[in-house]
Amino acid sequence: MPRPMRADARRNYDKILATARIVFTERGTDSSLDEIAKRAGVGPGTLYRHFPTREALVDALMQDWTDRVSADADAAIATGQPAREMLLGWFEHFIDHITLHRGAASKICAAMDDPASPMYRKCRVMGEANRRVIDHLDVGGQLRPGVDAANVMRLVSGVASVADTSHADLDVRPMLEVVVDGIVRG
Amino acid sequence: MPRPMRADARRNYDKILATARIVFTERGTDSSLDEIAKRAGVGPGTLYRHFPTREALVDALMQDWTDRVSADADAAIATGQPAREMLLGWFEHFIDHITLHRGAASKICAAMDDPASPMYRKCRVMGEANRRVIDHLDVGGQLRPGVDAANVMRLVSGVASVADTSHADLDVRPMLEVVVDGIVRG
DNA sequence: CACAATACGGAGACTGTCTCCGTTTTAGCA
DNA sequence: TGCTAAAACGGAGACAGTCTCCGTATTGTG
Repeated sequence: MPRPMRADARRNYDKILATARIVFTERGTDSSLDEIAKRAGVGPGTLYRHFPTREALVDALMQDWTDRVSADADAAIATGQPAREMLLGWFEHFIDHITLHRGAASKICAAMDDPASPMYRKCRVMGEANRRVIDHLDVGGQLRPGVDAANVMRLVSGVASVADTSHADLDVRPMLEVVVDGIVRG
Repeated sequence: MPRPMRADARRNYDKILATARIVFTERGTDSSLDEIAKRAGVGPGTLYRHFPTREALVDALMQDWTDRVSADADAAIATGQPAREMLLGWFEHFIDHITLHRGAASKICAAMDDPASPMYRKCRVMGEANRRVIDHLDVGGQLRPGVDAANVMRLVSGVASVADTSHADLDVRPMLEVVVDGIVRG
């Protein structure tokens, strides 16, 4: 079991994370890491020791997203709405979360099928959340046969990615409606 | 009317483009531009004079993609297949083309709704091609009411982007099937 | 309070982007 | 053909971001 962090280490770790959250939200996940270090009041070396890559940093920030996404999935199921509404609501929440920082959605797309990525585990947690929703509707017989949760997840992440990348700020609703129509039993 | 390029300019322009095509295919659209210049046997200044940004270079390479995409759309229509097959075929061709260089798909997603992008016009050409296919099926009454060609385009580009980004090389077919089911009249 | 373990931080190596400007090439004209 | 203005070249180098190395500072434990 890993021994606890030294006090100064913990302090810097937290400070970096808090700063990164602000900067990434302001300017997207492509912001300069040295810049984040400077604004956090630490040297670049310190940042890189705690977070060897940009991915590792994004990953750490995503920690609470996964929790919220999981909760949203269960909340969606609890509503007991019919398939269409439940899915639309769930997908919209999911997209809201993963586009919290510009650029995050496409990183998630990349990590989803890459076990070597530090984000892989978090993607799995979100994937599990999605699976719960899909399975719930599936056993209720509300979905077309052969719908695969992993593919649904990819598809919705793709929509998120398009919305995030798009210069115009796009309404995802119409795209999600197509996806939902493709999933629920006609 | 613009006077013709000088012989040396034309020569270098072509050489850069040919080299970029090779390098982008080998290593994706993030390859170093100076590297491309070097391999093309020209100075960086020359590359940047012809193509002020990376986008401009990618855009120039896309020239023949748009032609092929257009032709594919018309070919798909000409098959006279039922909606499902026609769309699946068309979407797969489309994705094949826009993922020819790794990273291109997401650039296209970004350019699609950004009139300031140098790629915008090419995206419109591809968008028109897609619209022809969709309209053709729509007047034949084979689609759900309210299907919007622009959104279909975004959705399919999103699938392309996911496939392109994904570490594993993904089969796009299952995702496209969902999309198609969401579009054609149940 | 001493000292070993741990962490810090910033100088600087390295890589990629992009520009400026002295030099070379070209095309048109005598 | 030879001359010249205009056009294009190319590479040195300014700049920005990534990431590392190692001398210095901080921590917590015996």
